[in-house]
Amino acid sequence: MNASDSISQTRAAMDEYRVAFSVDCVIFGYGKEKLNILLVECNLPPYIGKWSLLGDFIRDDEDLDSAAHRVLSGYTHVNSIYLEQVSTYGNRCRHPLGRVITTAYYSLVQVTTFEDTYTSDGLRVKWFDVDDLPGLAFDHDEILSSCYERLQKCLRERPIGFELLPKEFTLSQLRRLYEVVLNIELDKRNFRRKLKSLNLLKETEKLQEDVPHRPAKLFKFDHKQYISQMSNGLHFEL
Amino acid sequence: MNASDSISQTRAAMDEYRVAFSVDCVIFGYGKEKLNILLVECNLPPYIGKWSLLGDFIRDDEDLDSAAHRVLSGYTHVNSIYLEQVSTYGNRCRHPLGRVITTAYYSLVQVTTFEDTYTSDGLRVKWFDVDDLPGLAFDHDEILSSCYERLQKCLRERPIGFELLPKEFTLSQLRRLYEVVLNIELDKRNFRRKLKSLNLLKETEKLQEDVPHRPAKLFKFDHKQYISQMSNGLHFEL
DNA sequence: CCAAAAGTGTTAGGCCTACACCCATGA
DNA sequence: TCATGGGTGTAGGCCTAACACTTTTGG
Repeated sequence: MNASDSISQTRAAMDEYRVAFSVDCVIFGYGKEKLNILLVECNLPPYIGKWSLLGDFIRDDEDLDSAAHRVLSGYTHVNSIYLEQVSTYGNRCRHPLGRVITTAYYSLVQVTTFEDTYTSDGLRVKWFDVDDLPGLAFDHDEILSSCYERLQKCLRERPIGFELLPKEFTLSQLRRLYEVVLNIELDKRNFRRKLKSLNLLKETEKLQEDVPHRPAKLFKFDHKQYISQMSNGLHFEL
Repeated sequence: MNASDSISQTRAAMDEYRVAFSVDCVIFGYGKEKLNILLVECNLPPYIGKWSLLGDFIRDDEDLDSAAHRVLSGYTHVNSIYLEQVSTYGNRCRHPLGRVITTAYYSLVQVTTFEDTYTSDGLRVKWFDVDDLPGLAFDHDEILSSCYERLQKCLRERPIGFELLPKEFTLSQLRRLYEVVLNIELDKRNFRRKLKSLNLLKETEKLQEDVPHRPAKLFKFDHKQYISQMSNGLHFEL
């Protein structure tokens, strides 16, 4: 087969096998010692009244990650966004209107207020406690749980917990985050020791304010340290 | 917005944003103490003469994993196939003929002979040593390296090494496989101890044959043990 | 002075690592 | 008998996990 044959054959296949393609975002926010997920009301039969992940079809002029960012920034107004691709779902029958293949991302956002809003189409957008989720539309239950598992795995393997907290935080807040997300208990002293030994935190001069007890020191994540340590082959753990 | 509006709006979007979609497989085979990868000659400009991963456009009637299996079984004749989705690539300009989004899988196959063959189109299909790869077409270099990294990670986290070996193997063969794939050295005694403590191997009565030294015992992977241990929350490591 | 969370060290056990010699077999 | 890889045990260090009391602040 020569090159021009192969071009036309490939063109034909590309035409024949086109599918709709979307990205879906599992958006995690942390607040009041709960892990929350942002969902949108679904009004496609047969899922009317169910909730679904935030997603959209990909546009011609954007890469996958850009599409995911677009979806995110369309619904959240946040300081920083951490995005990571998880997995792609394309079962023939996963969408009632025909074949749609979707790539799922999980994202971590720093939220201060968990207020419900609406999409431009008037659909409700609402934060749900991850431990108290409604049934979801499409195969979004499956997508959500693998994203949650992935989040838990990543949280153990690298320092992404900071992405869910304000820029400055106490060690107890961080530990609590780990406990909530991983659904485990952590020893206070061991956790402090561990984190200090990792050298990923910069101590600030500031203290917690307006707390009815001894105020804790505030820390920041030291991004430079992290980069240099990782490039030296170091390994984060728990 | 009511339901029928939303149906027609979604339909319109699905029509407007259709893309070509493919799966690509990074096929790993192990032999002669080398990790090998199966590649196919590419004859699409501007990549003529380069090599590329094996892949194909997805068909209407198949799920993603089925498509990957189809690609695999089209080019390999093997005992067992281990398939795992890795990541999805969809940059606008990754394909010269237009937008193609592709989901990458890595797969482990038990190969006995690494003979070169041809596709039905007459393109060469050839095994390459993973440490001595040619430059690849499209973004396949990037895909391949993330699949290789993923393989290394998975190999440390769960017992998949067996998938690359014959059903019965010696502990030294297994250790060598780990050394080659992970590009590290492992202590013979520590490795044996570790693997025995994991209780994932069934000792057979058989011994190696036709070796010019003391023959080693042959082991099999104990799949039942693995399932029951994992469901008890146990954890594989190295 | 009371409540509430911050902050702080030590010890025991398990796990990983490093290491060297004899054994069984085929040529 | 020689060459080749098979097979085996022990000791030290490191990391982890368990555990309780004093300190600081606000009310």
